[in-house]
Amino acid sequence: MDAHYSPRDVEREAQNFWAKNQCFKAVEDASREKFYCLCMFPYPSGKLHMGHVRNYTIGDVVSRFQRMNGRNVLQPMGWDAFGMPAENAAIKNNVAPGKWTHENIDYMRGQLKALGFAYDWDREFATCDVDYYRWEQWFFARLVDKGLVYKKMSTVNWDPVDQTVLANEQVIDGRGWRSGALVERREIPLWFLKITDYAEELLADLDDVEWPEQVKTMQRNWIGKSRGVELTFGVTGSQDIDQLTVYTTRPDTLYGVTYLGIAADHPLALEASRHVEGLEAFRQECRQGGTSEADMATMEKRGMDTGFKAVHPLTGREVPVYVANFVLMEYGTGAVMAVPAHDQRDHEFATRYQLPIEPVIADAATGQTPDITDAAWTEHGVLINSGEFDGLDFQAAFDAIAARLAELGCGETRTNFRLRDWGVARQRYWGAPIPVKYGPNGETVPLTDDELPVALPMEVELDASGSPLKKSPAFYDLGDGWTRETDTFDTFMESSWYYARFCCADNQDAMLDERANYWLPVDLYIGGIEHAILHLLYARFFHKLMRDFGLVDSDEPFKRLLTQGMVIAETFHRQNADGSKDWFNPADVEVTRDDKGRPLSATLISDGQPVDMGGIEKMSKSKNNGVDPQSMIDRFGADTVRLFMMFAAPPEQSLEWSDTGVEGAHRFLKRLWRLVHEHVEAGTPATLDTSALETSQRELRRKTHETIAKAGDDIGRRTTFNTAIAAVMELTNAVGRFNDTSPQGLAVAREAVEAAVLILAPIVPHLTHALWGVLGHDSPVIDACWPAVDEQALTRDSITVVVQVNGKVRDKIDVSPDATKDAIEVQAMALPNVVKHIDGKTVRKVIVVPGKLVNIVAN
RNA sequence: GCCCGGAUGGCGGAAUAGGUAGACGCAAGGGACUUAAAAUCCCUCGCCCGUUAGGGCGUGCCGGUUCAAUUCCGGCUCCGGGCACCA
Repeated sequence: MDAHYSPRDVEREAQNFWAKNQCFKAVEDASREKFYCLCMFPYPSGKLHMGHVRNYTIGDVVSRFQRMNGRNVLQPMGWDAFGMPAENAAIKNNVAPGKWTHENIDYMRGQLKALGFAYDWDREFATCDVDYYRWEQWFFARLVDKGLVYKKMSTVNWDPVDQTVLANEQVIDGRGWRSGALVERREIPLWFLKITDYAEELLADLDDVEWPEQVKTMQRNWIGKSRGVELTFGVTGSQDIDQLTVYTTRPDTLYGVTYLGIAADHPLALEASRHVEGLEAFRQECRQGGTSEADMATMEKRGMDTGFKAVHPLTGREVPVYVANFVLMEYGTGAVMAVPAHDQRDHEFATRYQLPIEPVIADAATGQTPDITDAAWTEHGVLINSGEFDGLDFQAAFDAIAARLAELGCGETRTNFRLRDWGVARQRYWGAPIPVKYGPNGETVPLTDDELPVALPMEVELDASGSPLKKSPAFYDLGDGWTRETDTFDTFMESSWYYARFCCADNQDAMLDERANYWLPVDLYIGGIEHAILHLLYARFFHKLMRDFGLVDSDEPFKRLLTQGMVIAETFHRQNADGSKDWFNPADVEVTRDDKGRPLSATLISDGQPVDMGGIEKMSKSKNNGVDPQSMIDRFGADTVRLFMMFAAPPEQSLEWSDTGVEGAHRFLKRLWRLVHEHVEAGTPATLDTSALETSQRELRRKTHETIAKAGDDIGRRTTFNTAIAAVMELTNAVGRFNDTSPQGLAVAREAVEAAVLILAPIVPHLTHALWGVLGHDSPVIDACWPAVDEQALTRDSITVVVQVNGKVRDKIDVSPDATKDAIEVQAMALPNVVKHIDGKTVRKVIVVPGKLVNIVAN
């Protein structure tokens, strides 16, 4: 017997076998039920990190499990290859982004292969391949034809020193990350896709997908459908503007309006700046800082009076119009009505500028006017101080005030969405060129099919001052006064349809073909929770666009979604004299523990000096707490890494890396290896005769079939792989204790061992490939079926029932499965410890839950 | 700031539909084997009281519903994800 488990040999042999027999090549077959299992493809940043390993192991386990259950499985892999890190690496290391990206892809592909993932590599592509993004350009032209594309002014972060547009993550505390200059908000014309045309459908179809409820809730909130009223206020004092339009979901508070806010870039603000001293300077200040919603929401709310007055549409009252830094021209109407008594942001603003705060809603239950001295009262209630509308509740007031405004011709009920159109243009080099040209007379023309594709030039030099495309006449100058668009697509464009292209990646003549309709929708999509809104919403939108163009039949791209948690690890650091910190990798640190195993202190192995423990955080470069998957594969083998990843936590929770946990997983595999070999050496089992088993044999058989049933449910339905593995561990522990070498005993043990190997086959495919051969099978385990549950084996002779007195467990009894409630109750009441606890009390009630417990209520 | 989650022994986690809290694993302690070590195997292992039997407490905090709450409801605290140009 080969007593020694050598992962290196076992894994090489299994991988060679799969490659030689093309086991994972997916072929469309209408006669078979398909299963499309997809993991979010990686950005090729250099090497795999543990988050990737976790993500792809989950996908591989599900794929292999579905295959064992008879499905025709597609599991592809590719590369989300456009993006900013390639440009940053290019600037830092003076290497072309294309070269850098392709080298990373080659290395990471090797890592994925070493982990034994069952991918159909024939379908691999990178989104930076012209053969991929050419179809995106082609489809963009179709969208232009359908009127789903337009250009409008939009706000970007402008670095005045580097003279370039910055991404939100490149703005740190309002300053550019490289230059340190104060970032300005600047308006430039950008391309948009009309995702808002699909808002209603994107909202409604969430009901049809099997996604985690939290993700659906996040998307619903993001789309943000609201019913409100759009109304106009008159304006006095202005020469250019005679009214302001605002939208509100609280028309019931209309009588509480004490001022209006407008954006710094609003035409009325511009007019006011010509005669209000200091206003122009204030408008400039409003342009400082980042553009993100978090920036806008947390910044100090400031404003300045324009001197103009707005005329209340119902009361005729004049209220001041303020320029406010939190109102943006491009969202909504660029103006808001303010009700400081019933909106917290308005309350703070009014307090700061000593504007009136007038309550118009009272508590419906008490009729009390709320105390609004320190904070706004934002609940619904009944109207007060609202003229003829006094006494109405929210709904009645909403309808009555909306009707009155409509009657006066200055307002109407409207459904609004928080969702904004998708700005797809980026002022960057490393992306797909937007296929548009501009004429000498200001024409904007989408490129025709024979002008496509527009290939990105590969040999370029980058510096911090923006896209080289803008400096490359060879790229943009088309002659005769015509120029090409130099903006590129948002990389979310590529990740919005890659799942469909995997179905027919080799088609050179079309974006998609009929194979897409065989495989789509994706049956299970797996990726990080951080993509819950943007990527998943854009992909859903893009799918509907493709559907409406006849490219796919389905309404939704991803039927089921699994969102995995982060991989986290302990951090270690030393504080430098200047306050900065040096971070040390956990592999270089030794932790000492007290006698209960609690960590006491840590020292750096290289110098023996102490380091500080900084808590457990997401694995990252900045905290240097990443564990390199490659070193773990080299040390323990891919199966051990896969097993630990699946065992340490359920997929949706964060997973804490633990060196000793990995060793534990490795020990289990070694035990399993030995168990199988020892079992085979113990002798040849008889043919199983289920009618001739002894009690201990029947018990092991029951355990075997309970485990098959639980593991199948855990992997297939619940996707809690950790509990499936725990169940198999229980089974192998039971086999280890089962020292029965009789012919029937060996037959029962054989059934248990084979079940364990088959259940673990999706998780540790290399090891089980070898063990399946040891068990004497000629056909490989990759072609084996998931074991069947024998319902007969699950029956029990007796069931343990817990006996409680007043909810506290006092004893347990074994009863026959068909015992009556009365019989169980009688037996329970006679127990000495029960008698003791009800002594001197009156039994008020006895609850019998069959198969579970008896609770005797007495006092 | 807004939206969405999470919190259970020394640690990772289990308890799937309101019904035995702590499965499985790690760490720790004790023992066997060994010249020794490693490896492996066996035992103990939530906290407190008690020799045992048994008893009390216990699922982030405060309160509620229920015969029964880790699970349901209300209010907090802390930690994490997202916020439209990171992917």
